Amino acid sequence: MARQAARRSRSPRDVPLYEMVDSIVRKRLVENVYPPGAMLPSEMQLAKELGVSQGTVRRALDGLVAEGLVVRRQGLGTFVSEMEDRRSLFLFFNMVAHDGRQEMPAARLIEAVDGQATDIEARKLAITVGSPVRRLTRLRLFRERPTIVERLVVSEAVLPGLARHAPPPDHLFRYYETEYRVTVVEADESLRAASVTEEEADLLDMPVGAPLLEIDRVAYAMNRRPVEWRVSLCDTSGHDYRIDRG
Amino acid sequence: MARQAARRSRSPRDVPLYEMVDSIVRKRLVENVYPPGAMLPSEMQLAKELGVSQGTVRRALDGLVAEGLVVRRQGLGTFVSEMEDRRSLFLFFNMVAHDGRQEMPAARLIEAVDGQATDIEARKLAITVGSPVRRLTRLRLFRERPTIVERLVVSEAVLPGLARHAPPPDHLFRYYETEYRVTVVEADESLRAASVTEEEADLLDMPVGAPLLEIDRVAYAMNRRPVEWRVSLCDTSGHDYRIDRG
DNA sequence: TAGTGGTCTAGACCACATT
DNA sequence: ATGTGGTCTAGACCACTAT
Repeated sequence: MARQAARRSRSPRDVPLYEMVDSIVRKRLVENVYPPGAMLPSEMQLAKELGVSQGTVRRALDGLVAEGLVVRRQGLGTFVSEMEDRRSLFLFFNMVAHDGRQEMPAARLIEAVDGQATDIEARKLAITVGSPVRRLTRLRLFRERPTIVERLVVSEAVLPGLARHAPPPDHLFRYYETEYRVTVVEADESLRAASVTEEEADLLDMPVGAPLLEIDRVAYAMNRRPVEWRVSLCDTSGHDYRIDRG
Repeated sequence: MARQAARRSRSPRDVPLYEMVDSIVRKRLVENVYPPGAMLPSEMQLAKELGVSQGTVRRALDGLVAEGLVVRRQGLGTFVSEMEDRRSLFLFFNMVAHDGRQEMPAARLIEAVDGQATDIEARKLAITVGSPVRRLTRLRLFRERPTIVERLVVSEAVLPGLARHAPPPDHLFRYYETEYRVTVVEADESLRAASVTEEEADLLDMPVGAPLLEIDRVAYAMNRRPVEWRVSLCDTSGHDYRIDRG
């Protein structure tokens, strides 16, 4: 019966049912029909509503779980991920001390100014040149020791008035989610080597010319729209950038 | 029936059937019962042999597919991955030109010598201090331009006589697989910033003190044994190290 | 006890590739 | 025509969490 319904509603393209379920649920996540922290309908309820079997709903949810968009709690239900659920504090932060300790650095706001998107900012944020943006500079410290200079740019349209009246908290992604209902789910990073310039020398307490790790990162929301562009200049004399592949 | 058999053979630990299937197949992959390129028994055959349903075999294989250990080809069967299948040429190589092109660099062997494992080498390769090792130095070039100095250490016990009689091919992981039946499936990387020393200055045609990206990587075989320790010093003036997260 | 997710089965039909 | 993986169903039972 469900099979018949599915067949009737299928386009010649013939996309699997579980993908249809995936995109329906995904859409509701993006549109906050299911807001962060909320419980989704149970697998049986969703199956009934969408006219498919529980197994098919389950398969669709498996994908969303793998992406970290939702989490299952046995005996309780399936819930929309909040930032904490996604080990996201560390998902996007990979500096590990040489002794193996992984700790979150504090953030000190150095500067926050308005501006108009330059060519490269516009390209990174997928907005038009000249659009209003905000530019923040922050210094990050591990155990009081300045280690990273962080320059970030966001579009006023997406995150209006960011840090205009008060310094934002250390964990910006969580702040975006609770304050702006913008959930970062993905990021592309480019790493290069750079050298300390006069600008950063006193902030980081390093000599001009010393080597730095430069991390250029664009973060994306669930709908694949860019949320922020961030360039981090890291002193790696005490910390590594760690990646586990495979 | 299968259910009963499974129950009987279950320890109090009560591990799911699909995990048992996973480890059985994984074991056969490690032991080359199913060698690279070979076709696995069909899902139905495996199900019958192991006394579970096709769906359970399928679920186990899903995991191995996700890890890239095997690949499915519809209408043909399930096959043990060969290096090429795992997009592995790029899986472990992430230098992307600033214009976006991703190309494999050539490798030129500079030096290959015998030695005895130092403290740190022993720790990285999980062998005892003083064990015989081989140390290779290679220069990697993008379009004839020297870009990376690569120093790598392998245990003689794992990869005997590597590069003793002839320079190995550019893609070492593939070579390990075909020549030594050692398949690299995982790697841990640590990235830092460094500066060009006199040793690398002429190899890379860069001034002493210029910034370099240093990639410290241990590669592991299917059985989680370390295969090689490699430190790459990269000139990032023309290429970035790219990561896509999320 | 009731409701949730977690596992597993048996069987159906489809899409695909080879013979 | 045959055999493979790919999708989907319906229903069973288990483990967990709450009340």
